[in-house]
Amino acid sequence: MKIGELAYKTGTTPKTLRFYEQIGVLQTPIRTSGGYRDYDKSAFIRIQFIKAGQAIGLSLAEVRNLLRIRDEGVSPCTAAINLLDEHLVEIRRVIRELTSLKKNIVDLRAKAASLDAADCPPESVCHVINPRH
Amino acid sequence: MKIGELAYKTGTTPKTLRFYEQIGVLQTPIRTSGGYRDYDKSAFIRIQFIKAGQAIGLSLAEVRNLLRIRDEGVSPCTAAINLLDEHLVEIRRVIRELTSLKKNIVDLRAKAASLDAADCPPESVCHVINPRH
DNA sequence: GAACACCTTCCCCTACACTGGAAGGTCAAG
DNA sequence: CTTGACCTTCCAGTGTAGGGGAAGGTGTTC
Repeated sequence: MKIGELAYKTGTTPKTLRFYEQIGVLQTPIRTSGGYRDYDKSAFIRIQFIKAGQAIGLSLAEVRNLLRIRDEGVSPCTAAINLLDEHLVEIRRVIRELTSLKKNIVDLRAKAASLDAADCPPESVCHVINPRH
Repeated sequence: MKIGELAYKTGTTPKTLRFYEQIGVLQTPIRTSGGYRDYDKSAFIRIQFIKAGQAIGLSLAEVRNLLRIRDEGVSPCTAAINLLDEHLVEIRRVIRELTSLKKNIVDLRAKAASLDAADCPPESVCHVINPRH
C-alpha cells in the first residue's frame, strides 16, 4: 500500500505520515523498487492507535513512548495507565483554572454593565479591564 | 527611567519590554543622548494594562487592538466588553470539551483496572488506549 | 512519447510569547 | 584608564503538529 492510499484510509495525509515517520511514531516502511514507501496492515493499525491516543489528549511524544515500549515486546499498559492518571490530574487542574478565570471575567463583565464608556479614564486605557486607577 | 528599572518595577524583563515595543503594544519611547530608551510613567501604566489583559486571558494581539483604539483617542470599553463576551463563550466551550474528555479518560481508566496487561494484544499496541481490536 | 497522478526529498512557514546569546556601545565609580 | 553594570541591535531558537511549495523521479494510460 502506497502512502496516499494509507493516508486516505486513515483519514490523514501523506505529509502527516512522512512527518510521523520522521519523529519516530511510524516505523520506516520498506520501499518499492521505484523508491516508494510500501506499507502493510500493521502501519494502518499503528496509525489507528496514534489517533486513539491523540483523541484522549496524548501528545505524539507520549504516543511514541508507548509505541516504543510495545516495539520492545513489552505491554505498555502500565505506562498507559500512568499517562491517563497524569492527564486526569492535569485536566482537572486546567478546568479549575478556567473556572476561576471564567468567574473573574463574568465579574468584570457585570461591573462593565454599570460603567459608562464616556467616564473611562484615558490614563488607565480601559476601566473595564484595568479597574484600579 | 531606563528599561531595566521599568522592567523591574513592572515585574517583567528588558527583553520582554523590547519585544512589546517590537510588536506594537508599547510605544517607542524617547531616547537619551546615549541611545538608551527613556520611559515615563505612562509606559508603566501601559504595562500594567497589558498585564491586566493577559491575566484575563487576552492575547497580546487583542491587548494591542485595545491600546490602538485608546491611542486614537477613543474609549476601548465597547471593544473590551465584546472581547470579554467572546472569551466567555470560548472558555465555556473549552470547559465543556475538557469535561467530556475527562469523562472519557475516567472511563478508560476504570476499564483498565479490570484488564490484565498480560492479555494486551500486541497488534492493538495497548488495549487500555485502543480498546477495539 | 506525452500527459497525468502520484511519489520523493528538501527547506521554510504557521501561532504564541517570549528567551538566549553574540558583538558592541554608554556611563559612573575607583 | 579600566572594570562592571547596564544598554544597544540582530539573529536564532523554544514547543506542537503539521502545511506549502519547489524540483525532480515513477508508473500508468492514451
